[in-house]
Amino acid sequence: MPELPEVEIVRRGLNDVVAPDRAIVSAEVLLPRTIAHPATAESFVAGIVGCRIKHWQRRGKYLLAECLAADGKLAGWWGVHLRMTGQMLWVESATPVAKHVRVRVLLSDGKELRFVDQRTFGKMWWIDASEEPQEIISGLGKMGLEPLEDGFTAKYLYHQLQKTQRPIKTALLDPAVVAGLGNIYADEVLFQSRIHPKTPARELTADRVDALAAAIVDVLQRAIAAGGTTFSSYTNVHGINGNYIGQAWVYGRGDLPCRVCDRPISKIRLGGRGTHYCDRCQGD
DNA sequence: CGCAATACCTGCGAGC
DNA sequence: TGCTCGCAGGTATTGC
Repeated sequence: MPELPEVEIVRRGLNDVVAPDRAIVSAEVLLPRTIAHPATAESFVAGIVGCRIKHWQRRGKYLLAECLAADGKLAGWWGVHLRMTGQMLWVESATPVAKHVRVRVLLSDGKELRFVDQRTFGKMWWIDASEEPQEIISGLGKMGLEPLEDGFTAKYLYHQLQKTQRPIKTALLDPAVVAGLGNIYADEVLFQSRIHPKTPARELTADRVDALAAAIVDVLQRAIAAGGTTFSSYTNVHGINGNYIGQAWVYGRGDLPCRVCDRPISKIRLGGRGTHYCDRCQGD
């Protein structure tokens, strides 16, 4: 479900609702394998209870809350990855506990951060202040640049793409190349930059990569502005859908007419992922 | 080493 | 109506 724009919307929503003067009074793990670290759900709960959340950060698709102890010092970080179907919801703690609720984190004012995850791929971490998040969460260590931050340039992207022969679609899904881009937006940025998804990454010319880098920034910014996609299980912290997918050029539009040239959109599998493109607008 | 395949799950829609 | 099959937004691991 969630890619960078959706996770960014969730991050902003979390920062709107959490306040450092609210302590975590209890936590309950309904599905223990959601907890990736420490080794047991009990130690996760022990770490997080008593903390106050200072603010939420995002790195790629990972969410990280900086958590303070009662004395105001850093206690550790609460890491969350929504994977395919995870949702972080801000609810009254009296709200009935539905079928797919995996973790509940109760705050001192009767509110609750509730992790709901149908497919159970989502993960959480408690990282003590004595540890480093990038060492505990392996995915953080090898992550490439954030596409919406200053260092992300066409030059950077070109350099990354020169390293591999993989199809450009596959390369774009590698977090070491671009942090946070997922299957929907990879298809969308390739359409917008008129690049065929099977093109070997290394063969893209510098000006094609210029167009690609610009499309990545443009598509992600516009998706955030639209509140993320409407796709199935994605919602913000209040359970509300976004609006971006209504504007998709190719994703989910297999056999439908291209919005530019009317030719039916092709759908293939590439690197095991559904891939959508227009073979007229994007060559073939 | 780079890369493809697979594993992790549940649910839904399509087709029979 | 009810079955089976294929597929779904991500990432870690395995093995070629």
